[in-house]
Amino acid sequence: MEISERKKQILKAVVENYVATAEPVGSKAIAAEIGVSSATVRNELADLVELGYLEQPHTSAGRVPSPKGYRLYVNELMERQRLSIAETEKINDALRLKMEELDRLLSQAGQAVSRYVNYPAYVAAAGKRGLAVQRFELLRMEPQSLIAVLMLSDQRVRSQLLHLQLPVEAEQLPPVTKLLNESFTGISAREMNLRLMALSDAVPPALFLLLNQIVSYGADQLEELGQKTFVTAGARELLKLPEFRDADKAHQLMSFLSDSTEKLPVPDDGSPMKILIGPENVSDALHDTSVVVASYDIGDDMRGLIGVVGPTRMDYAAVAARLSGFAEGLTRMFGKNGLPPKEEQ
Amino acid sequence: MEISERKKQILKAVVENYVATAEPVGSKAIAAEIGVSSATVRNELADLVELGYLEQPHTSAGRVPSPKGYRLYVNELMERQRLSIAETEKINDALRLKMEELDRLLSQAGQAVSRYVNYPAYVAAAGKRGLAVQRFELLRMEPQSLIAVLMLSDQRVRSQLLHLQLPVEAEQLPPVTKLLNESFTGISAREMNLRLMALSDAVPPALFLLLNQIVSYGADQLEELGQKTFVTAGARELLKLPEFRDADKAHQLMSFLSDSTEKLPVPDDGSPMKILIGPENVSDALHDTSVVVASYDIGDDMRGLIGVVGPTRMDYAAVAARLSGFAEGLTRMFGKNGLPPKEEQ
DNA sequence: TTTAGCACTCCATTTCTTCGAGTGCTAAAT
DNA sequence: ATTTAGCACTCGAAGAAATGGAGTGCTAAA
Repeated sequence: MEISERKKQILKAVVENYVATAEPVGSKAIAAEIGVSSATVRNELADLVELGYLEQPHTSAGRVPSPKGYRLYVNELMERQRLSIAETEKINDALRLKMEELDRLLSQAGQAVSRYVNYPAYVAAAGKRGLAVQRFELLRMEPQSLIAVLMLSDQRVRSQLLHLQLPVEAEQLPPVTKLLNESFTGISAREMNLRLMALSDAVPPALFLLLNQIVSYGADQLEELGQKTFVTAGARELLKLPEFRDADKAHQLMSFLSDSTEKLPVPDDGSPMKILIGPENVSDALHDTSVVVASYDIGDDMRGLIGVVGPTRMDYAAVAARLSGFAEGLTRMFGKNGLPPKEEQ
Repeated sequence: MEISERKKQILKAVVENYVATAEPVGSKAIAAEIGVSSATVRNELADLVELGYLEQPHTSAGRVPSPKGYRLYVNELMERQRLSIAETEKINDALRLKMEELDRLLSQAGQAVSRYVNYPAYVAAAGKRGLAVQRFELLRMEPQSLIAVLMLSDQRVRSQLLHLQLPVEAEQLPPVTKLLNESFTGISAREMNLRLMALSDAVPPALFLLLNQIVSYGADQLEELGQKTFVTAGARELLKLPEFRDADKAHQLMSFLSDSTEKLPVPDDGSPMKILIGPENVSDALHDTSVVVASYDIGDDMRGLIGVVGPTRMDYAAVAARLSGFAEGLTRMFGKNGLPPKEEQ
């Protein structure tokens, strides 16, 4: 059977009604929207059920979109909603936060998204691969303490006060710095540790102790920054939704959201936005849940993800529009001055 | 009427039963615990209701402790639970996390607590007051960029790459550093900005631009670190509790937990642990909720708070024991090497 | 003072009714 | 060939009534 234009129109009406009300929608309501009688609509509805685009909770109830129906809606019927200028402005305002720690930035972005779309949100940023220390600097504070400053290959700077086992003199530092810069820059954390080991017999014990402290600090930092950051926000929004009034369901999904650092983020194959409806999700914790995810550019050519989790009955048009607004905002933000917009420390 | 020893014993039984089951407890169950008949117990129960220590949801139901009853229980009847060595060890393990960002440390501590007691937890650390920059260092990277390193009065180090409006030569930096160290150390962020303004006419514009960038960065950092950090974790635990199966209630409390950065943390007047039962809480969002809060020492003589929020029907003995375990752990942690245990950057 | 016994209360749960929105089908109308 | 009006029918949601049992308060005996 061919799916006529009118069927599509009806399907659209069903989706939009159901999204708005969370109740099965009957023929009468639709008849009012398009100018035909309810009987005609009923015939069409019956066809749509037959074709698998709609479902009927039980015989004498209205219709509810099936995942397939949502899919068609998202692919063809949904009007790509344009954000009003006011709204775009609001989103940008929300993002115009002081760039500090990446974590905090992401967490704030997540909160903002969640607040705007009224669903739980998550944000992920891939850790930099191939990150290395670009330059070491040492600042002597007291005989037994110095500040190690690392400049990383992505222009970020990290520093820390180190308490030393043995005192050092000011004139000892330049050669140490030189050694660090010659032997420990531009390489991975792993490699740094290896080279350090290799030096253990080649240099005096006192020097080794010092090197060890500094290099370990550097390697730790690289490892930390190389990890994926993942943040969720607004899980409580779930409780507002009728489909999660059941505390057990809500609890289950919330636990999933806060635990799964990995399984959740839906991968994204190049396109800027992806919508996964109900069973299309791999993870079965998300089985009757939809995910809308957009990606944004971080410096270099890395991408981060920003997503929203909600019931299958989600206002896809609104969420998609806002989410891409946020993704664009983030991209712009990260891209501001070429590389990371402003380093945090 | 005097409150006999037996009455106390019965009250204790009621509290403990109710905490365990969340159901009003009847005379029979208690009669089994202490060696008297249920009729006797009923007489005593009636007295306890009269005295306001118990409540009766309706005539033919069992008894439930009133806030006053819990209070007596907490003050006198509760056995101060000793943690097993294994348990103490577990708690310490949970805390033996790499000290990095303070935020992250707190958030991890919160998660750990929440996981251990199965209630939502929150952790707060007061920002340092009187924080100032102790020393400035500048490292020239390229003509148009340098790294500013700040050593703060609490021994923490912060640093950031700054992109300059105008190029600087290496030999220009020492005098700038000197100026910074002479005029902008040991003072508040506010004062820093004032002094900066005062200099605006006294120094050449190019120098002022540079100073401005560095000093502003320093002032921002001071402000940020001077703020109270506040973290909540495990809000979803609420959903497991029968008293919050109602999605609206749960949502309300969760929102309160995640929003209120200020109102929630219960102040603490010197004693290491405080228990607030139901209506004893000032904030009415916590009206039928109890809070157990312990304090821990951060460096200097600052204190942080770590607390647990749960239903009035909370296992006070267990929570109090574990919470103080955590508080001790944190205190030990922060106290490790005299001051902040390990600075993060 | 304690306890056994008993009538009574009141809620939680179940079962039964009722109500109405919505359907599917048929037959007339376009 | 569609579309529409009409009508009997279905089935869940919401309310009402019935049931059961845990727990009480009171009385009278131990």
